[in-house]
Amino acid sequence: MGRGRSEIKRIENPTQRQSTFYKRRDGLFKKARELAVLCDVDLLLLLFSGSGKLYHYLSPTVPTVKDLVERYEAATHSKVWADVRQERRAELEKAERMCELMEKELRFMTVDDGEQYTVPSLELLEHSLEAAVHRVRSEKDRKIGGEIDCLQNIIRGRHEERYGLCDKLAHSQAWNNGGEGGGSTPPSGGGGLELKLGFN
Amino acid sequence: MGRGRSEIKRIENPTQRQSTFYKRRDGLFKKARELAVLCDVDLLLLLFSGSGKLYHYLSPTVPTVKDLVERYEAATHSKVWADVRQERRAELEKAERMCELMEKELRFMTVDDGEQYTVPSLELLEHSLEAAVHRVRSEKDRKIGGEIDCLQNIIRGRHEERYGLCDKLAHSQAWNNGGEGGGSTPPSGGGGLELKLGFN
DNA sequence: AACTATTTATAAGA
DNA sequence: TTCTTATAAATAGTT
Repeated sequence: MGRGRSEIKRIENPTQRQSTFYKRRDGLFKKARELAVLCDVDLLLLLFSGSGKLYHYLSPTVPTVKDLVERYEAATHSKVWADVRQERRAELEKAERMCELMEKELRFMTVDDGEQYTVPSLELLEHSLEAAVHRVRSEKDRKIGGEIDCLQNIIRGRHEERYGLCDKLAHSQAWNNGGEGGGSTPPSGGGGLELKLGFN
Repeated sequence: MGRGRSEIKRIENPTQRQSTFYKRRDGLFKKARELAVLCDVDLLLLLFSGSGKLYHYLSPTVPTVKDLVERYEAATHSKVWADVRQERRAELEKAERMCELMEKELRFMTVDDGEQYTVPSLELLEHSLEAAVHRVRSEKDRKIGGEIDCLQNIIRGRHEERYGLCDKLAHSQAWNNGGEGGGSTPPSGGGGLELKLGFN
């Protein structure tokens, strides 16, 4: 368009760049609006000029920027959400297993002869439980922290993936995700008190 | 442009609307990319077609959609992601508080005189702890279950929202999410054993 | 900002 | 959808 050449690369001359920016920005916003109106499209156009100035357009059918962005999140990360649910479920089951274990320890005391255990052995129970609590807590911390990291990794991965797709010139790039990690703690089935309490 | 009319209003003929959508969508994305490259602009173009399909473009200078949106949020005010993190943090802190509570109960035994408590009083401790474990577990279940429900509600809400938007004939519908709930469990500062262990 | 010579985008038609 | 083509629009270079 226009008289001159059409190569699309950064315009080095700042004056010319600025001038082109104004013209094309107006054109872009106009076209965005037209598309939204003509074709019944919900759209957000959000841009920061080189000088950091913000401009945006939101189609009249969308209440807020936030709404559309959340819809985007829902659309792109639905899989991620499913993963989160899965992890949650696993986390719950693990916590439950741990609690059951602790319960058993306590019940052991009650159901069997209450006189049979002296204070020292109860002290042992106590310490074991304390260790277990520590363990539950740090496990929980690690788990939640790890989950946040994992989400961020996944999101980052998605973006890299998209770059690969958008950049039609460079065909077929490899994008992969990695990064998982978790220790499993199967319940220890034991016989004696020491074994039964062997959390640490 | 093109042979015919130029009026900008919704195209009623669905076939024509669809055709126009493809052409103009491509044009818009092309122009968005050109502006980004030529003029050093950070931009996000995010759109949902009338049929609910997502298309978007993010200029190569921007790492993620999230980044640009956060910048937008900063430039205006509100927040999107901050909320999520906040919730996570709150969840973690609550779990931590609970664990600390249990720890305190156990430590009470250790730090004070171990000989001072007889088996009956230890039985009391035992029952209290058992109750505490139950409580922690059900609290955990409830919490996680509730969060899953909440997520599902949000997802459901999004779908309804989209339907509402697609169905342009029925303007302005109200869609809201509700559903939070949690009991707080402040540490009970007490004197005697019974008080300190007063979970139930 | 305005003005054109040109290049682009695209509405219709196939 | 996809292509072709006549035309309307956008805009680069210039004033």
